Amino acid sequence: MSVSGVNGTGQRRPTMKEVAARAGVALKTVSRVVNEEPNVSPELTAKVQAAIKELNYTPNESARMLRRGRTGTIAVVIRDIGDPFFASLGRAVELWARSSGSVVMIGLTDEDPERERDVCLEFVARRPDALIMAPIGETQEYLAPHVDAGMAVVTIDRPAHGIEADAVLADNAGGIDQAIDHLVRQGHRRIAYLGDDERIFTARERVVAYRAAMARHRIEVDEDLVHLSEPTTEGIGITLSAVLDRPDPATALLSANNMTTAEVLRGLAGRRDRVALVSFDDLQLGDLLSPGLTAVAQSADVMARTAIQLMTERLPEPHRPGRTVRVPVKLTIRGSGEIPPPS
Amino acid sequence: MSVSGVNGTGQRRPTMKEVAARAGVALKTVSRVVNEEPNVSPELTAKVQAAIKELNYTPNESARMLRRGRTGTIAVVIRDIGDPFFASLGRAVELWARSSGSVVMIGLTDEDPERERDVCLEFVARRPDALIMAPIGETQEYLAPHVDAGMAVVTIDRPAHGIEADAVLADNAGGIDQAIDHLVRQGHRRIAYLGDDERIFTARERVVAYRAAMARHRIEVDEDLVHLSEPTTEGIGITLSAVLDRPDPATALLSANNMTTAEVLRGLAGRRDRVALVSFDDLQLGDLLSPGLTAVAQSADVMARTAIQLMTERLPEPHRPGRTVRVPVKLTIRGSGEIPPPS
DNA sequence: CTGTTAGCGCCTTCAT
DNA sequence: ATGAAGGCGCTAACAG
Repeated sequence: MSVSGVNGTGQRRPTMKEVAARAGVALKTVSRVVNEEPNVSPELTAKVQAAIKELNYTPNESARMLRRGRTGTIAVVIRDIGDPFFASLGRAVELWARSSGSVVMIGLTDEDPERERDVCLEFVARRPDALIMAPIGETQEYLAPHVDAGMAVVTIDRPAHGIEADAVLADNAGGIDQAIDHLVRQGHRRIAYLGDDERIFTARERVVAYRAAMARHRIEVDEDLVHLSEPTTEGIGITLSAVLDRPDPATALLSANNMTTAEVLRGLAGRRDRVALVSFDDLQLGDLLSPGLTAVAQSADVMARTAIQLMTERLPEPHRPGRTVRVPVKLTIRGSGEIPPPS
Repeated sequence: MSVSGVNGTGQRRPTMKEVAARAGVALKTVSRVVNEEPNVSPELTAKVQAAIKELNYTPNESARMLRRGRTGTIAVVIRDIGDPFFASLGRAVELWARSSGSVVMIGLTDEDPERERDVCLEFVARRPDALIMAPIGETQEYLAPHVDAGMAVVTIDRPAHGIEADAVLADNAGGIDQAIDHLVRQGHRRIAYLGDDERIFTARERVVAYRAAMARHRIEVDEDLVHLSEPTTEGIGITLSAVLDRPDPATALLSANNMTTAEVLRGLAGRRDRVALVSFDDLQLGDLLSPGLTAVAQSADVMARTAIQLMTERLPEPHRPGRTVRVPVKLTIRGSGEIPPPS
């Protein structure tokens, strides 16, 4: 089976030097062949390639990185790989990486600033060419020396602080506007807002936009209908009963992120209210629910591609000023948001 | 803001040598402090730490890896990061990696053997300590030299070929048995089987188990009810009409993987059959559908933790024979599988 | 406890 | 077109 020593005992991997000896050429000639540099005669090329094959030689990237200074590595730091939004980002980055001969390191923060810092420091020790991240900590100042040294930083979903970086952000305000306009158009006025912890940038932008949109429609916000917290099954259950089990219950819910939406759906499944729901962020199977989920969808792919675009532009010019790109969002109507208020 | 040169122009990163000079000590002393080796006086430690801080020194992991031979890197090669099963795997590996000071590289194959090979070769050039993969290619022989050299390979979901590796597999036969038993118990006999491409190991195991289970119940398999193909929206639509639009339609569907199930649900949403459905693999929001999805759930977490366990055991002993662990699966009853056949 | 020397595997520079 | 020497940044193996 196995071409080499049939998984024998601990063989060392052959080095370029050994290949050179085997082929009867100088080290540098092997290097030339491996790197496909010009000016090697066909004969020597053949000899070297034969030796490479016989020895099962594979170049040691650590050594190459050390010598060249560039690593061909992209670091991605996100909350969670299971979130469809970040999964799309990861997929897009991986695709680009392979097409450019790079490799992707992934680190997860779980929205914990300390973990973000740990992961990032672990990563920068590996000298990635670029870092793509969804920051959660208050400052990313600790990355400054590496930005100075040429590492390209692009953030997605949220901006960075304390460093010069590009950012790709969703049009949070526009999305909330569309959602509120839609619900008001159906006749709703008691619209509850269920959002994430205000530590998170998007959560802050969205709740501000909610208040602004309500004001625009001259609807006074009932503070008892505004709930900002981490989306746990239990917490959302309590929140739902807070906004629905009261004399003047909310007639519509605006859920401001996908994890909250999933828990809201779980919570509503155990109740018999007929309440409208619009979600900021779509769910993977949102079209299969009944009613279908009316959602403001962010295009994760567009955002990911934008981030990669910014990164490739920044790579050759690492010290240019940071740019921010806002990506539009789109309201998708499927049923849950078109439930009218009880008349 | 920025502690360092305020994102000035392209500064080189300081090296250990420069730190040593600044602190007035030898290179090796800095190395000792950085690596928290014993036998450094508190005074020198303080001096060195001060110099590190002033210069914003961070160790260069490439150099360290080259010197030490170990890289503190785990490579993960899977079909798609967006698949909840593989997302769980990625999450578990990342968690372990951070706790052990390692870093995770992720590569995606999209079930393409060539991409698998490319990605793996790119990765092994980086000399990961371990490789965790869901193989798709016929052989992973090309990894043999690196396995010989001590790289620990653990596969998940499917076994490897041509190399010595550990494997974590789901109890595919047991899961199919449970599904068929359940459907037969409801009175179904015309049970269609919708599976994935037979290139995939699990697809093969599952269809074999389907035939065996049917035989056990003395039900002759109608070959027109067995469909194996890549799960595309269009393809599944055609398949559904093939098994349902006929004089003696299937009364139950066994969908043999999560992507197929998602497309089956989409397809059924556009039809008005009342057909039972059991899925091998659960969906993230399977509990929110109506009826809820009856599914044979693999525990991605258990499988991931098992893989990590095998990996950590293999790491110090890379040449031990490969082990295979089967992880049990569990039928979760939620409604879709309890629809009786038309009487 | 501290420092010196050598070399990990490769690429860059310069010679031939 | 080919090769020899030097060094990327760090740590292992020895001195002192």
